[in-house]
Amino acid sequence: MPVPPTSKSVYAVLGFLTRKPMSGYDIKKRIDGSISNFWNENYGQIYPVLKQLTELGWATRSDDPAAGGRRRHVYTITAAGREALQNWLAQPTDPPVYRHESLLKLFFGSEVEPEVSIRLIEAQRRQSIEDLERYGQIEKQIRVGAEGHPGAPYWLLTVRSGIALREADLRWCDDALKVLRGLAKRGSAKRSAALPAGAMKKSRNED
Amino acid sequence: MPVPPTSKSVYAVLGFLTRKPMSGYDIKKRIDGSISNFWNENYGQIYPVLKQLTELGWATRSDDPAAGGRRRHVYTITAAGREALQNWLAQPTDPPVYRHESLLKLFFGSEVEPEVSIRLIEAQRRQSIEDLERYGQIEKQIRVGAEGHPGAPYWLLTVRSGIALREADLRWCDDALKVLRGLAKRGSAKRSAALPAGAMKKSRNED
DNA sequence: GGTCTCATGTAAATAGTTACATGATTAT
DNA sequence: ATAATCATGTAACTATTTACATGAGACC
Repeated sequence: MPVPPTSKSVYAVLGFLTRKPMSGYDIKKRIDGSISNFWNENYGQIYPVLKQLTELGWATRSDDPAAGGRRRHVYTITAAGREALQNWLAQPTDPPVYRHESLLKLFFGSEVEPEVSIRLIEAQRRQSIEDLERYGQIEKQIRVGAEGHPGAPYWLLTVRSGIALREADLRWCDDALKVLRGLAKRGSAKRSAALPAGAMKKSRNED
Repeated sequence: MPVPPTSKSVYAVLGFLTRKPMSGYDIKKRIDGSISNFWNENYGQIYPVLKQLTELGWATRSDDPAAGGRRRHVYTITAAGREALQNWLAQPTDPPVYRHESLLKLFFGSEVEPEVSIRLIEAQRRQSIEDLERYGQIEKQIRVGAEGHPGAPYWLLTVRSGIALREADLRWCDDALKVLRGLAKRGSAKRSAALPAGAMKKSRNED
């Protein structure tokens, strides 16, 4: 017998089909507008996954000429597909592998002037603020647009996770900026003490 | 002229070589013990990157028969390598693409019994606690073992980011578990009302 | 008429993981 | 002896991203 796929993209797409039959395009839009907080897919993954789902018998495709003659493929989850999703949901989850470029750069911050790291963290801070605004919108949408829907409590929990994490990040950014500005001040004091008369030249020593 | 590589693994490895000359094995150990909080690499990436670094002239390899005759390749960063790293550090960073399987599963939680999601979040909670213990260790190591090192303030900042985020996650897990237990209680009440005499059978309706 | 959005898909490239092969040294 | 750790590397696989090709309907 064939083993069920372990690809998470398969289940992400399948999960969206539990709500209602959708096209690949629809799914992409939905993902961007609801779970981009913690999950992303692009067309290069979605379309092959949809094909795979029909081959597995987890979804059926209807070539739907409904909307004006424009071609549109709508996928509907099957009972087997729903069962497969439920089964996956109950499987243990392996911990996420983090890859946060901004922190990687900060880790090597002593290789450059503190101002470089300050700009880095300021950008991260702006990103978190922007994210928080977006998550606030999504939260509102769920509260007003999905009231009473059995999924709503779960959707709200995920969006509140995003909010909690971004808020924590914001607070950390503010602390980090204080530390970095302290380093910048001490650095410039040391430089002007070492090179008294206007000769402010960048100095870099290996350790 | 050749364009500098954009692969982040290249700069992660290069960054560790700024501290001291190291072998691929050393680098892997260091990464696991310091930045696994927000960055990971495996041998399959590290060894090819080291080869690439020598080809770029960003590191030199010394076939080092020092430690007892056991073969060991030690890589040393060059001035060009250091410059390349500094240049990369000043480049703008694109925002991380999140992929958090646990939240993806929770998002589809209404497809299964609340108990499934409860187990999911309990596991996430345990993971955060475990992470916090590890980060506490790392923090202590930096404080006592790297006092006065110019990198220390930066390393401390990154570890404190991990701590802040895991603490926020812990608080969120506790809130989420309250919500989920509420859903479980209401669900079981509804089920026993609908099926009065012992006939507790799983019911699932499509929406 | 032109641009925007809807809509589907593929190809190529890049990134990342896992499994394996190999063998020496050190600690039990 | 033998298990653990040190140590290097490759091959195969899987995942993911980016770019491209195509075309219709909607809107201005």
